[in-house]
Amino acid sequence: MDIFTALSDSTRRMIVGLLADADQRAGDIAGHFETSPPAISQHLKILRESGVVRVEKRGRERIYSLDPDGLAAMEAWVSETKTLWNARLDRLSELLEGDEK
Amino acid sequence: MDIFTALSDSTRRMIVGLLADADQRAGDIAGHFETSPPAISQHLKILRESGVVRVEKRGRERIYSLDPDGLAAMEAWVSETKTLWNARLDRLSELLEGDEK
DNA sequence: TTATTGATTAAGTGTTGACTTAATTAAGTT
DNA sequence: AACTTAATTAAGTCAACACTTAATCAATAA
Repeated sequence: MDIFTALSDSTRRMIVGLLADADQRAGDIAGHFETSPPAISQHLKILRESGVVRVEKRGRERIYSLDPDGLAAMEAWVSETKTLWNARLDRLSELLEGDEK
Repeated sequence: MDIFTALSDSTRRMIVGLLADADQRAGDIAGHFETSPPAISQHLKILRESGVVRVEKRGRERIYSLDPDGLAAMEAWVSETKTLWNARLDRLSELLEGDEK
């Protein structure tokens, strides 16, 4: 699953928000939501596989942490889109200047 | 449909890319894809309703253009997440400095 | 006015996604 | 060893999505 689809779910975005603030055990994460632990576990799997989140085993617990680089693809897309848009605006204003002369 | 869901579809992201470069008629947009015009029209509706794209009627044609402000919500979320993350790092390094003293 | 063109809406289909409960795996505890 | 705890995987259900073809709507052309 690509990162855009992974982050299209609001529960997963909230999980990312929690982990941006502090590492958490799987159960702690689940504790913030009303949905069942298995559902959260499935969300965590998706976030893991799309590179947004990492796990570390500690005994029988799993500590989840954010991998901020995982957001890079989304950030890059937004920024490329805006760059394209600005290039377009630049072309447009050059055209208008040419008109004035 | 929220903007994250709207942009989770790769066809819709490509449409946004096209419109970042130049305004286009609905039919021109559809011409860039192999899917049928109705399918593209449905994508355009979603992009319109999530505020990423605007339409202007011209005769029987509809000219689509990007509304770059429409990307703000996604951009803001990414940036807030990174801000949170950095605050966390700051707290952590303060803690370490405290240790050293 | 009839026909054509550009685009959307309607209706139906197959797929993907999120959730549930039950079962399983693995690590501590008694 | 038997039990408990933390978490995940399995299996099944229901809703949301993306697509298709057919039908409709609106504007121009014949």
